[in-house]
Amino acid sequence: MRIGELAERTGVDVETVRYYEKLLLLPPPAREANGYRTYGKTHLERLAFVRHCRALDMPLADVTRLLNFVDQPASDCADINVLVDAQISRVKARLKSMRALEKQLTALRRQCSSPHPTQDCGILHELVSAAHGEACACHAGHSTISPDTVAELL
Amino acid sequence: MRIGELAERTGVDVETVRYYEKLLLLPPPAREANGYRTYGKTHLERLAFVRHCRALDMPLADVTRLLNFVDQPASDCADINVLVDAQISRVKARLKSMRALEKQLTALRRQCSSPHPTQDCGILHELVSAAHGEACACHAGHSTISPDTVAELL
DNA sequence: CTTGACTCTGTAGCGACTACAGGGTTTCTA
DNA sequence: TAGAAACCCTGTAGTCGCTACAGAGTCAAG
Repeated sequence: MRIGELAERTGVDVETVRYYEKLLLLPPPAREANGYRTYGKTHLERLAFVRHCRALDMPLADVTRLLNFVDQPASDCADINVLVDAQISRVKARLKSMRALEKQLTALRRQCSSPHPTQDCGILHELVSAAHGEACACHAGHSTISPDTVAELL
Repeated sequence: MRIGELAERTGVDVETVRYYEKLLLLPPPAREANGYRTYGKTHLERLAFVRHCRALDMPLADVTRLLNFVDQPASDCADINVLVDAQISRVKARLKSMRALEKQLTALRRQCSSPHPTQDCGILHELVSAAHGEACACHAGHSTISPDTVAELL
């Protein structure tokens, strides 16, 4: 099959397929006489594997490492667990800071309901007050928002 | 104050300060005879404002727009609400997909507890099975993980 | 025989930084 | 007072995972 069909069957953009090939995530395909790429079943599977990992938000570098494991069935899989665990803790950390973020934003949003002139806008006042080092509604509660959490967001 | 002090007092990297200046988020500072940047209180406040917005994960383009509001106190603030609401819905959407992601990853992780040879690793089996279009533990439950959610992650 | 869809290579852009390279200046210490 | 460390300057390139071209060639249908 050609690149367009491969792309469609995996739900991947054509450009992305070529991009993966450049990063060696996909082995170089055979070429037709006119230079068009030709793919087989193995490419289809490998690409689906990559997309599945990406759906789990794994970095492509990790996917590369996983593909190495796939290619070496006799090796020990302990490092796979390490890799997945790292991914899980990344996601957990991000989730924690996102939850804090949501609280901060909704607290901020409450500062202004109806349209005012900008100079009276509670939201802008809150944001500006931070510039003066004052307390602000969105970053007030230390129980919910630790400095670490904020640092994580940056 | 010089750039190093400004950076330290706001918790921003020196390079980031120069970067913000290039993007016109900070007005060009005065220069000493030797070319060193000199900052005053207004820069400090503006930079703190920017960082506060960034801590709320707002894109710099939105921060620019907010700064325009700050500079025009008489304008109407309705657009500020629109901007904050958009940010809130972005965060909510991301949060939703992150929660699904966490479930998927922990389901995946359960497939392998102790070290095996790679060919017997449950995790890798799960990931490979996706390549065959089969059901997999991590992306099984349609009640928790909609195609939309997965698409969001990509 | 033309139109449109597909393919090719190569490069540049996104966002928000971060990390140099290769210089000059200031400040601290011995 | 010399030299080292720490600061500052400009400019460019790298990060991540794509995405979007530009400019060209190829192919199938009407």
